[in-house]
Amino acid sequence: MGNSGKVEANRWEEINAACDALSETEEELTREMVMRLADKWSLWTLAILAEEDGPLRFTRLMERVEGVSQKSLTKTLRALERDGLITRQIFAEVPPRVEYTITALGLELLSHVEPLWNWVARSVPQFQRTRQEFEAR
Amino acid sequence: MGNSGKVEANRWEEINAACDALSETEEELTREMVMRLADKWSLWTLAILAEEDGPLRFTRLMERVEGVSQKSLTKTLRALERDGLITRQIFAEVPPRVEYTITALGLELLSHVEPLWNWVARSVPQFQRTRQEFEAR
DNA sequence: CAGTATCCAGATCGATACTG
DNA sequence: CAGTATCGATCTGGATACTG
Repeated sequence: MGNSGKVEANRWEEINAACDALSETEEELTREMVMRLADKWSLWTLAILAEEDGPLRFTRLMERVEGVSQKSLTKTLRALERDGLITRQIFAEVPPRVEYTITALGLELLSHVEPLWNWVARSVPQFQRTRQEFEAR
Repeated sequence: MGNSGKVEANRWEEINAACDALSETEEELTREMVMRLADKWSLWTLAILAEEDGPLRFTRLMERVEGVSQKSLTKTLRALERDGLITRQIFAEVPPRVEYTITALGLELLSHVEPLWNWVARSVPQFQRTRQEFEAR
């Protein structure tokens, strides 16, 4: 493990290099996107839509994304739509119908989130141990 | 692109399967870890420590993580330490010296964050275009 | 049905002052 | 030097009521 740290560090420097190539605005946008992924509902909502593999109405989404409020779901959906990760189609009917569908970009994003999420999930026992040691001091 | 959506969706279902295997507490911890990655300072601090490839003192860290307050940096460092992503070594000297170092686990985490971050950074132009279209309506 | 509008509680974070 | 303590502005998000 002596130089594995060095390897990893170098790999991380590549990210910084890639980031430095971005303008201030672009760097901010990158950060914003990454932060959105971790907010309370975005990833979950996106995952539900991916799982569904088809359109879902607002109320169905609220049922599946357990615990979300109307306000938060609306806000989440607007942000996802704005970034092109989902589409929102309104049907001129009574009662109104609105269908949300994940886009190719949204699916691509999820495919890049997956490895990280899996690693974290697999590492949970490790984190639990570390925390217990930390608290035992 | 007809069935690429299906492929991606199936891949995402694997995540859900992996997540379902976790207990409530573990799932919560996974979410908590992922969310921490996106908070304002954690990832940046971790990246600085990875880049440094060696110990850094509190004040040096504050200089490099531009804009962070003492309070936020302290909180961030405690959380990272608690999860075993960095170590904190105190030297019994006057004036006191405290050195922070990234751990192997921290480096491993960064290596899994990198691909996602890079993809988002590369996709920034796409997001910018999408947003402009969205606002033009 | 699919929202919007309003109010409110809790968390977050920076600035500032102080300390072992 | 490396924090802690405190205050206040800001943000987030839930609950509730209302609407095209």
